[in-house]
Amino acid sequence: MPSPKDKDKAPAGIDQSCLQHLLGYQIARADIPTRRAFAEHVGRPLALSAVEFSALVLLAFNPGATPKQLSEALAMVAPAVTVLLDRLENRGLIERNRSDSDRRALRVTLTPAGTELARKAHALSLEMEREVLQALSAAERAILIELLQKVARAAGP
Amino acid sequence: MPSPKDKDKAPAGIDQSCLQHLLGYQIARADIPTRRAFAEHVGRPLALSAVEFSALVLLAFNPGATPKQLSEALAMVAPAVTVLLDRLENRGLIERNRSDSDRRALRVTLTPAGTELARKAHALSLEMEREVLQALSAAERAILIELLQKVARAAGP
DNA sequence: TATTGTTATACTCTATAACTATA
DNA sequence: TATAGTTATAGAGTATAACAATA
Repeated sequence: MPSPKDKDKAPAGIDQSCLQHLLGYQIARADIPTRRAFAEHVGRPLALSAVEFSALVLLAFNPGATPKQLSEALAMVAPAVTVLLDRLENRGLIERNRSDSDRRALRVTLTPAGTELARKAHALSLEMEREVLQALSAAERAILIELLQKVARAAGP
Repeated sequence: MPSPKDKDKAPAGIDQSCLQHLLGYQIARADIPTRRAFAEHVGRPLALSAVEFSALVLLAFNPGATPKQLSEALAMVAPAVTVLLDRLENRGLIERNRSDSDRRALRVTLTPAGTELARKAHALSLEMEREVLQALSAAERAILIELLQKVARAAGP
């Protein structure tokens, strides 16, 4: 029986302390507002999914990267990279050209439109970070990033 | 032309430093080994997905929780909770009974088999944590958990 | 009218297998 | 024989809309 000043819209909410010691649970929880912030600040305005954003930025900093390299960097399987690049190519953001040194491989480069979009997206991502991380001090942000990297590397490769 | 001591299996790998300052990217990266560890230690042995595991543990600590409450705790939409509970009910792990105080609502409880599975799963999850977090000191683990909670709460509710 | 839960449906993401072309 | 990339397909996860029962 909630008092008048209670704001619980629902059956009050249940105890989640039994899961809070699990890193996977905390990561999944933190992922929700993070993805929402991305969608608001970058995804919706520029019509980009998270992986499309990452691919564009990676290509801006790594011109001529191969789909194989993107596959590893984005932790995606090869066929998924193909359809990702199909979408970006259809939007006129990238080009795929056969490599001269290895005729099996492709070299992916940004078009001028792709370069411009990558620049805008990168700028907006910095705004986004400020919002997501506003509750954290600069030192806390650095520690959080570093600890997540440690986890990723530990069981990672 | 890689030297004999080079271990790079692939086209050497591209520069990802352009993304490393983004929390969303680091979360996605850390999520990969974390989910793999869950699948190895808990998911495959007990035939449980991550949300099935979370639901079982939540119900073990919150007997009689409603699907609505689970929906909020698990950040899932109502129809997804229905199919999740369908699966658990078909496996004889839970029971759904109408609430006496509100005939619209259901009260979900674990069966003895569900209770036993939740116990096993919780125990295995502790082993899993040790592996995922082995690269971190106890203090670092506590800080990481706390910072992720801050992020989740900040933009969260 | 609003809320709880279900059904039906569609959409996205991702994974696998089979194929080609080069090496 | 192995590798880079593509195609086709199937599976899991998730979201929306329409509905029934109850408040």
